[in-house]
Amino acid sequence: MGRVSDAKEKLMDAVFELVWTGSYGTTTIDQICERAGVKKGSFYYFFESKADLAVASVEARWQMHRGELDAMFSATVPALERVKRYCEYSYKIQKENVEKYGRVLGCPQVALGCEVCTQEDALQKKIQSIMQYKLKYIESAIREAHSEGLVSAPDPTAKAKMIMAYYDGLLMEARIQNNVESLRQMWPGVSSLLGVKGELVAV
Amino acid sequence: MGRVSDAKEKLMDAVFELVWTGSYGTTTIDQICERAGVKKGSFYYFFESKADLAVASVEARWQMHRGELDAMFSATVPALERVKRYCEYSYKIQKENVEKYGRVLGCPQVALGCEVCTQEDALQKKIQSIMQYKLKYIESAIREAHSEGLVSAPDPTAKAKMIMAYYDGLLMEARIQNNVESLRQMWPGVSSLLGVKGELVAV
DNA sequence: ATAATAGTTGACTAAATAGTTTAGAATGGT
DNA sequence: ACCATTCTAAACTATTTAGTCAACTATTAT
Repeated sequence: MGRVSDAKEKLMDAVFELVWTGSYGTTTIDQICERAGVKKGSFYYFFESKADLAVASVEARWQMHRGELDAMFSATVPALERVKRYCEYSYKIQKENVEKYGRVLGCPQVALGCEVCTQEDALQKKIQSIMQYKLKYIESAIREAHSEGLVSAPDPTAKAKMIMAYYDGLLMEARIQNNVESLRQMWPGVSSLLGVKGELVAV
Repeated sequence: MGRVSDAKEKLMDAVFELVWTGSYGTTTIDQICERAGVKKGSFYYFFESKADLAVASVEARWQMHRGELDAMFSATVPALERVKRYCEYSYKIQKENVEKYGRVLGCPQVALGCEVCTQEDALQKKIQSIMQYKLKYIESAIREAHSEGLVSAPDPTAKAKMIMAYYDGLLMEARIQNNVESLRQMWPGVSSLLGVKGELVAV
C-alpha cells in the first residue's frame, strides 16, 4: 500500500549513464537528480549517498547483463563460438555508444572500478565480484574448448585471466583513444591467445 | 632575477600522487595546495586550473620515465630481454606502491586517462600521445626480435598493440583487485603472446 | 643601495554541493 | 470513505570549493 514510484530506477539509470559518459567523482547528486527528473528529497528517501546509489545501480545493471551473458554462453552454443560472440557483442555495444554518445565508453565496471577502488570500499567490492563472475563465463568456455581439443589450455583458469586482461585492456584503450575500430582486433587477438587450432592468425 | 621557487614542482608532485592514490575528480585544488605546502595564490600564479597542472605534471613525469625506458630498451640489451625487463620493472613499481601506499595503483596514465577522457580534452590528448610513445618501445623490440627469428611477429605493430592491451589490462585489473601478485603473470603472458620460441609456456 | 622582477600570503567572494526538514500529495487496503 | 503508508516538493542550512586580489617579501642585476 501507499504511493508507487519508479524514482529509484530512474536514479539508478541516471547515475549509470552519467558515470559511464563522464566520471564518478565529477558526477554530483544534483546532476543525477536532474537527469532522473527526481527531487533531492526523493533521492535521500531511497538512498543514503551517491556511493550507495552507485552500488545499487551497478548491481541492477549486472543482473540485466547476466541474462545476456547466460544466452551468449549458452551450453547449446559451441564453446569457442561463445567467446567469439562475447567479443562481437562488445564491439556492438561500443559501436552503439559511438552513435548514441559520440564516444567509445569502454567497460562500465572497469572504468568505475579503476576510478573508485582506492576510495569507495563497497563499490570496489561489488565490482570485484562482478569481474570474478565474468571471468567464470570465459573460463568455463575455455575449459570446454580445451577438453574438446579445439584449443590448448591445460590451465583454463590462467588462460581465462589472460584473456580477460587482454579484453579489459583493449576496451579501456579504446575508451582512452576513443577508437572503436581497434576493437575489431578483439576476436583475432583472443583467438591467438587461445591458440585456436586450424585458424590462420595474421598477427 | 627575482625570487626563486620550487612550488611549481611541489604542486606537480602533489597532484600526481593524489590522483594516482585517489582520483582526479575528487582531488581538489585545496588538497593539492595543502599536500604541496603551497598557498592557493601561488597555485594560480603558476597554473590556470587543475587540468592545466595535471597536464604539466603528466608531462614532467613522462620526461623522467622516458629516461628509464630508454635504458630498459637500450639497443645494447637483447630485444626480448628489453620486454622482459619492462615487465619486471612494472612489477617492481607496483610492489613499491604496496609498500608505500598499501595498495596497487596500476598505471598512472591509464587510470587518469580512463577517468578524464570524456571530460578533459587537453589531458586526454597528452595521455594518448604518451601511450603512443610507450607502444613504440615495445614495437621496436618486437620488430627486432622478429627479424632475429626469436619470435613470430610478421606484423610487429599489431603484435605490440596486442601486448600493450594485455599489459594495460593486467595492470588495471591489479589496481581494481588490489592484487600485486597477479602481475607475476605478466612476462609469461607476454611471452606466450609473442610466441617466444624455445620457451615452455605453462598456460 | 635600489629598482625591477619573481613569487607569496591571507583574506575575500560567489557559486556549488551535500544533506535536512516538514508539510503535503498520491495510492492501496479495508 | 478514510486511514496508514509511501513518496514528493520546496525551501532551507552548512560546508566546501574555485577563483580573485592587493599588499607584501625575497632575490638579483646594475
